Amino acid sequence: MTTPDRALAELLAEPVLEVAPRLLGMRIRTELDGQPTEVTLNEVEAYVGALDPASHAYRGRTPRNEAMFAAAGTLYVYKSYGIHWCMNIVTGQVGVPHAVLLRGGVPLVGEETMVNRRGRRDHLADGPGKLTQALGVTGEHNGSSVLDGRVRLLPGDAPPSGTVAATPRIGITRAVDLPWRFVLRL
DNA sequence: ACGAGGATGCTCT
DNA sequence: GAGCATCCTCGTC
Repeated sequence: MTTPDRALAELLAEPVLEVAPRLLGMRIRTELDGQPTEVTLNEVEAYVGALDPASHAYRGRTPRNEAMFAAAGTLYVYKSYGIHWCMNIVTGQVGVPHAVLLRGGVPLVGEETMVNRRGRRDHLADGPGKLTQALGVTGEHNGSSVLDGRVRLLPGDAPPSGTVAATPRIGITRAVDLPWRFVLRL
């Protein structure tokens, strides 16, 4: 445990549609099995709880989405298609299940570890399942905090103006037109 | 570069 | 039992 970043904690408590684009350019760092790995986030999606038909929490609380109702900064990790782990950062207020799905990153530290975890040398973290696998994140980390855990969100430089694009979200079947995916194009 | 199709098993109805 | 916040391989262009 280290000292939580107060400014970061306050940012994460903001509304999810404001938080999501501001995560771009920040880093996710893990230290698991003695192997540090880190990526710069370049693709995220906002999920707006009860107001969002595409959200896992649209129909209320279930065993799976429990972590989404916890404090801002909590990790919500779920298994997608029975195969891949995907990770979200919970935002906003306790009891309101808003979260940002982390969909892609650029390797920064521990690239060889990522190669080993992924079983290939290319496409290490350019997708939600690939990102979690490269970082070694699993359901074991569901419910932990990115402010003080072994899976940590670190501040980065704010993206230059004009480099953040908002587009429809990927891989969903409901609310397909809402522009709640945010990508960093350099 | 892009798209179709299959693998795979958990979650909720 | 239906539906899925995905990934990989192999085909085409």
